Amino acid sequence: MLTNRQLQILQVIVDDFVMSAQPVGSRQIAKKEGITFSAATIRNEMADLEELGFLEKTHTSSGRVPSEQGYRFYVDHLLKPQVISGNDVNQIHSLFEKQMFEAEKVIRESANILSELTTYTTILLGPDVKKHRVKKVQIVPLTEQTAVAIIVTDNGHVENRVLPLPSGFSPSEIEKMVNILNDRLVGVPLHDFQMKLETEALSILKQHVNAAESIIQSLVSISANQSEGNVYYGGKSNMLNQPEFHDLNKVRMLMDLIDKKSQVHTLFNQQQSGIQIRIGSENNHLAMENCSVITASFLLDEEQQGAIAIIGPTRMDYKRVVTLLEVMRNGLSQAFMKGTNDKL
Amino acid sequence: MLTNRQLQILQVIVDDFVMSAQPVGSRQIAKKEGITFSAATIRNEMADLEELGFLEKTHTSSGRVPSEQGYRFYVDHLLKPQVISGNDVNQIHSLFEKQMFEAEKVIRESANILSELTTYTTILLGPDVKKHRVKKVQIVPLTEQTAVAIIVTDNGHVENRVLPLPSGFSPSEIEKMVNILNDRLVGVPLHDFQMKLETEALSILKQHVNAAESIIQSLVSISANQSEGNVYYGGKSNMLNQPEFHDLNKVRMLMDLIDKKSQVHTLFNQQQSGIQIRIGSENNHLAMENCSVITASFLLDEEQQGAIAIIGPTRMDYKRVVTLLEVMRNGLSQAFMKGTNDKL
DNA sequence: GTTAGCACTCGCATAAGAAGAGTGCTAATA
DNA sequence: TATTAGCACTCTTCTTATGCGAGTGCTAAC
Repeated sequence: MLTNRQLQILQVIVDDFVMSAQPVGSRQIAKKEGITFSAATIRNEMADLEELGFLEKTHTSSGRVPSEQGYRFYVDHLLKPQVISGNDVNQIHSLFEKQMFEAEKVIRESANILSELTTYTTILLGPDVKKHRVKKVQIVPLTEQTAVAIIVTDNGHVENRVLPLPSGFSPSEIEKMVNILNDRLVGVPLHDFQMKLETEALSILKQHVNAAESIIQSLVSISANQSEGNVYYGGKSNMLNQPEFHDLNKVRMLMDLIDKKSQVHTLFNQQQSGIQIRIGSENNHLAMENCSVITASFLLDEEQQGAIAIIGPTRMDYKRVVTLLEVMRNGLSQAFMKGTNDKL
Repeated sequence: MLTNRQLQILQVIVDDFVMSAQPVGSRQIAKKEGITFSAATIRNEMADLEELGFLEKTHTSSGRVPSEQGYRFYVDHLLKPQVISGNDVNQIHSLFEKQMFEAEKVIRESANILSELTTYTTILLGPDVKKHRVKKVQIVPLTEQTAVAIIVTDNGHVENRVLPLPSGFSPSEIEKMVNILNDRLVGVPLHDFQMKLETEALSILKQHVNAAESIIQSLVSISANQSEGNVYYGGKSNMLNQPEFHDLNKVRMLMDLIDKKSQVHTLFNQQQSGIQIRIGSENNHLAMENCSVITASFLLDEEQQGAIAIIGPTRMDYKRVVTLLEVMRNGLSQAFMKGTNDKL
């Protein structure tokens, strides 16, 4: 168990290092407000904290730097929510005051605001389209050979795709087909769409419509397709500002990582709700060795949630980010729950 | 007017520097195949070329480096289309062999392939949605208070937006409204949509439907909205590989520039068709001081064109990029023209 | 238990020297 | 006259040396 003095020193070191990115020395700590003991005492305590694994040295005679374990302890026990300047809170709130009917816009804006306020990179995961239910299926003919298939979901999301028409496929057949599809498939969640399509609709379609298979295939591909679309970024190049990213190789790895939407999902820990912090190697990714990720999930409606991730160096301003994230998370949850089903 | 020998030397210097990123010395040139004169002669010629503005030195006793004017002369007079390895051409062609019905996918893939083959960053400008014509307008009610408005264009592009319904707006009124809209607006290009909506449809709508204005507003905002959506990127982080981008500040400026879709349009010179090369300061942009941009436009249908831009350092492998771009441009033009109006 | 004092370590910045690449000029050569 | 060999000179880069300063760890005194 750490003594109060040790806690105090650890706190000062983390706070100072987060701001300055420089190892913190004993004299520097002694000068801090609230510190009543001398540099020599601090040196002793620091030696103990290092032995316990909370601090590290960059070289024999440098000041101390928090270790991963140090950050972990800090966020678990020393993190007191910061009082955020009214300006920043206002900036977030102003986002929700505008009456916005499109979730996508709100989310995109949120990512931008967060990255601006934190100076880190933000990734926002929108609602999982697969959970939306089919509201309406439409097929709009374009030419003799092609048409657009459109699936509207109950949240107002629209998926679409151009598909080839079998030759000689008539408008009346399209109409028949659309009617059957709407009869059978309205209300089905998208992740069951393919299955229901093949079990319930296919046989009936075959009875009434010629050459329906190719169109069915296209419909399936729509519903299979959109898992990747709901990722939004803010401040991608912000990380270039951080001194720890002077190594271009690391930057490249990171950029490649966050650009791959499939990889992005591994950053989130959707199971748990609330705010979560993963520090350095806890991310289980080489490119994230010196990064921390703070994630927060927010409710979109009864069954769905979105998620925010903020990616910065392990030397991240945790208290500021956590507080901002809390504000944003509440705002988003409220905004979406208020108008449940009015919005995407 | 430059002598043959000077031309030959300039060519060798550009080719060599493009590969090595190192200033080229006289001895190095003398060793090259096809060079029959001595290093001393080359030194004399280089001094002349420098005086003429085609070469530069990084310091008094370094080898020579092409100046912007040198690159300009090179691309204008010395650029002979390179024979590209069959593999690379195949990779491009294989893209068009797959039957793809969605322009967006083709374009996205093109950007990726180009950035891979060139190792530079690719930006692809898709068709200008504003020129598409309305094929069908639909309004799908979601709840009592909201609905999705959908505009399908003749190329299969779908724009959509959630809109609030005036209270007490009935399904039959929606139907009436949709019918009127389709009667009046089918065939109208999107950039005229707002105007036509207000001149032709509004008055009739007012006669038949109550409180149509708010819906009209939402429709207008759909058609006003999508100018930004048609930009695709490939290999964004490729530039981090170039030695000239060791300066993080430059990288940041560049990334910020190409991420802003509004700025991207200034990179293109849509007026002229064919392949264009802008070198360094010719781009009129501080962040692009050491970059060259090669753009090519391709035909999408009778009236529209898309554009490709490849962004790399001024020390770019012009001949390879130009050749690849030519292949890609032809492929794209062919792919789209073949199926004119079958595709987005 | 706390603190002052001091020797010691290490990183960093600056300087100095050596090596190497390349130039420009001069004088010799074809 | 055009070309080339030779050589002194310049400038970068790499290495090594040196001094400075920040910070530690230990000891002894308070």
